Amino acid sequence: MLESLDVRQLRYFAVVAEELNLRRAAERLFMAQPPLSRHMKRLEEFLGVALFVRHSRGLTLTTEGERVLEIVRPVLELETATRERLHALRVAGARAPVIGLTTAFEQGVFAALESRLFAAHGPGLRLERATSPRLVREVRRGRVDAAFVALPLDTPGLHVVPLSYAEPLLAVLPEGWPEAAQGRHRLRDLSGKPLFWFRREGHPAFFDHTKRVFAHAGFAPMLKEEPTEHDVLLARIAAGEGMGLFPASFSAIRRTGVVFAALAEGNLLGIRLGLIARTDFEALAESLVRLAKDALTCSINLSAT
Amino acid sequence: MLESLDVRQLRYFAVVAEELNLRRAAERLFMAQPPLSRHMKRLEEFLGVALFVRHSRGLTLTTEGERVLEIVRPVLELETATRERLHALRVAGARAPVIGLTTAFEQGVFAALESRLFAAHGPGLRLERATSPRLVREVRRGRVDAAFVALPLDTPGLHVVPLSYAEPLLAVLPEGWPEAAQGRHRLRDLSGKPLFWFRREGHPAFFDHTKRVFAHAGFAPMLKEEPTEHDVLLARIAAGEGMGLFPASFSAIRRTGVVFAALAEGNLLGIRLGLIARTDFEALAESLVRLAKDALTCSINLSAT
DNA sequence: GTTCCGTCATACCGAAAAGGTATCGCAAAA
DNA sequence: TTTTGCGATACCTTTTCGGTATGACGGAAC
Repeated sequence: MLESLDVRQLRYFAVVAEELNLRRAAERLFMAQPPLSRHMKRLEEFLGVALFVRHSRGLTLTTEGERVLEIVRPVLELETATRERLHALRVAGARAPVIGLTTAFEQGVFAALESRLFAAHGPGLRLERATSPRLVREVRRGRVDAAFVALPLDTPGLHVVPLSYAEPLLAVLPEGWPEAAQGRHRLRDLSGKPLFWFRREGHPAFFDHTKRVFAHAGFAPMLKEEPTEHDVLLARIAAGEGMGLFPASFSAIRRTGVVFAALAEGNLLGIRLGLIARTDFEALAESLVRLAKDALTCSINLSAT
Repeated sequence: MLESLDVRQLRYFAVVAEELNLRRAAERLFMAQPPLSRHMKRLEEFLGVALFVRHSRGLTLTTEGERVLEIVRPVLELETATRERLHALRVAGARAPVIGLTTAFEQGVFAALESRLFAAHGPGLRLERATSPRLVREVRRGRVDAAFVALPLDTPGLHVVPLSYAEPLLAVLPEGWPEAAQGRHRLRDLSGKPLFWFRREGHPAFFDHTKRVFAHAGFAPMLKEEPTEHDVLLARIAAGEGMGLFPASFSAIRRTGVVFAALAEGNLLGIRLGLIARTDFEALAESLVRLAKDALTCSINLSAT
């Protein structure tokens, strides 16, 4: 099926033509390789000419491809310039920033930070709450100017500042389990138990991190799909369906039927707060880091609770 | 929620800024008013400035709006030019045309036409079968170069050639109904019967046309949602659930349990074949018209069968 | 002053497109 | 021959976009 010729695709083409390698181009465009492959194919279909010759190690431009590149380049340049001019106009409008807050921590953690944010930027400030990988995407697209996220996280192309605030993960066990009597566990002692855990898509970098920690600790849980809502998850744990791993701050939630227990691997299995921002928002980022350091002094040590 | 700033939206903005009236602008852009309203709102959100002042009769540009228009205009012009250059390149590539065929007629009608099309344009020719309103859209977007469609149809902005081939609609009745014994009916005699009929979205212009004819003929059917597949529809008619109205060519399909019957209103209630093409494809359109006249000599008279 | 009409905004829905993961086939490199 | 890196394909999920229906509002007409 042919299509409508979007400027975005022309931009993709320009990058591919520069890299002559789809995977690398996709990386530069912050996307996966297959969609880019498809875009190039469709562009070729639309134009009715082959733009590339594919060989098993990369691509080369055909003469038509070079011609198209020449035709296309000026628009892309002008479009970039225009985008910048509009962006400048936007900044000139003294727009209040949009700041993201990860939902990875219990939201009470941000209480002090939030009031300071509003004090510093006025009531026009917008807060966006979402998962960390999603905030990364929003910051890249410019929908959000800066965001507090949970590390570890994949953030190529963004300005990242790890902050000193961090939390270990705690085991959350059904009250009925014999293990719930103890206050502290090694992961391996919980091996084989059903564990509510998220799907890799939701947070690939952190997922891979935990997988390594699990493997190293000799922990082989029986994974169960984690519900998206915290309260639902806690309810199902209380029902005895399995255990969960929560950032320590969630222990502020006291729910009947569940027990929070520290883990010996707390120093490895934890999340750390970080600030991300587009590289052109360093000024904002710096001021936010200062604010955060002021507001979040009460770091929970990673190795104990 | 903010967003990513697409060139398309800038183009929409330019049109709105020119018309200073959302409904008219939407018409020029071949879209409905609400989506356009939303686009403008989002653009304003993204830029962080008000582009328009809304009053109850139309819009006026703010000074920021004028400024944005100035910034934006050059890109749009260059983009249009680039689009044309790429289009030219596409034409230079001697691409085989893509031709649409409406599914409103029984496909056997097009048998002779199809072989002539392939003879004229070679095996590279692509045929796209879809409903007529959908083909209109595809032609507008440039995915299809020209299309044979069923009239009446809304086709502003496109080159339209009504052809001499036309078909009345026939009533298709369950064999068990007493009316099935007669070979010809007035619509009003079938009033109150359940009729399988399509939803307005699928074909607004034709729907409105038939509504007028129905009203004029004193025909008030009990409408039932029509299944999308012809064979399914025939099966349900055969099951006695209701009747249908089919273009005459479908009577070539002999299905047990259903009876085709002519209608007195055949001269009003029918569809006519037409050719549509983008205005820059007139040459192709003319050659297609000649082909079609040659292939489709056997027109079925609208007033009898 | 009340009614009517045109305009833009909102709510909701379905279709289309874009991006992601998993996986394959292939050719060059080891 | 095996391995490795590449692009292509298949399939799924999420997002976006456009459409219809409908509401709120202000000027125009009576």
